[in-house]
Amino acid sequence: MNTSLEEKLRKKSIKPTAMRLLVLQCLMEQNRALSLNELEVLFENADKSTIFRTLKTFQENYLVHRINDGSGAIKYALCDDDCICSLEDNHIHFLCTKCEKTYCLKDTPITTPNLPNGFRANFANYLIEGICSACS
Amino acid sequence: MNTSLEEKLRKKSIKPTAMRLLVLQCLMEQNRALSLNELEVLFENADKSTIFRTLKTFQENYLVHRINDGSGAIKYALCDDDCICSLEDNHIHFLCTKCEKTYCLKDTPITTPNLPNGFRANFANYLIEGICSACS
DNA sequence: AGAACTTTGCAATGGCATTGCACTCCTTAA
DNA sequence: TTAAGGAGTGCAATGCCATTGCAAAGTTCT
Ligand SMILES: [Mn+2]
Ligand SMILES: [Mn+2]
Ligand SMILES: [Zn+2]
Ligand SMILES: [Zn+2]
Repeated sequence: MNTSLEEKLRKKSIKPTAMRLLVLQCLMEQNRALSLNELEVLFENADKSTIFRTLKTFQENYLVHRINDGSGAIKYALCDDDCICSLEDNHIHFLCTKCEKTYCLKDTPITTPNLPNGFRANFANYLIEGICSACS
Repeated sequence: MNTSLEEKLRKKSIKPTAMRLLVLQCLMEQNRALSLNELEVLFENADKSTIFRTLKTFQENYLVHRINDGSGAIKYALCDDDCICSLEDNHIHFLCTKCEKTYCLKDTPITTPNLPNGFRANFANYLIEGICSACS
């Protein structure tokens, strides 16, 4: 059953370890962005730095992207299979101010505006705060 | 000459003190978003917490808005005269990854996208990273 | 001047990201 | 099979930034 998880890791050239499989599984199940702290709570037996390094490895191999939602803690969410975390892959994120959960709105692409003369865009972080459907 | 500065403070119901006038003047001259740390360096004789509280007072009275540009430190920039920091007042910010300076792109309004069912927006933080005109 | 309130300076705290070091575990080549 | 080398992990420490308690200094008002 975790064969599919292992596959997902291998496809991104990440050697599957117990910790990595657990973190990946968790991110897939939750289907939202999680902070290091949230993962730390879920895996009480694992060390924070191990989870941190797991996420770092995931980032470096485009398995997750980091999200700055202004909550104070960076959140991490799974990338699409073909993601290379370029400007084109950037999408809107939504932070619910009630439940504090952060979601990827991958169906809501970012429209990049015309910038003033001489400005060139390389990366976009578009965050919307509000109330999510579950909290409405 | 700082009469106009005092006026600006009074219009926002902020009592003008020496520190407040200096910070306001600095924000106006620089015409960009500044971090607490940057201000601390500019006013070496003033205490960090004093500047912090100055900015807090400015925020509470809609004289400045805080910007999360992912640099690790919050930046502060002057609001427009009639700003109440609502969703409508939100605008795009630009962080130059070369000079690390952050600018308000007030002429580039944020277009709020259609959100999934049940999601309601209250605040938007749209940051673009890239190279500014000065660094091109 | 004296009381009451505001502003400031100093020092401490707390949260989160990050890293050095040593130990354990796994892979591989002799 | 075994020893060496490399990868992964746990622990503890560090650094940076935001924030706050408390007392001193300054202001306002009577
Ligand atoms: Mn996302
Ligand atoms: Mn701005
Ligand atoms: Zn919610
Ligand atoms: Zn620049």
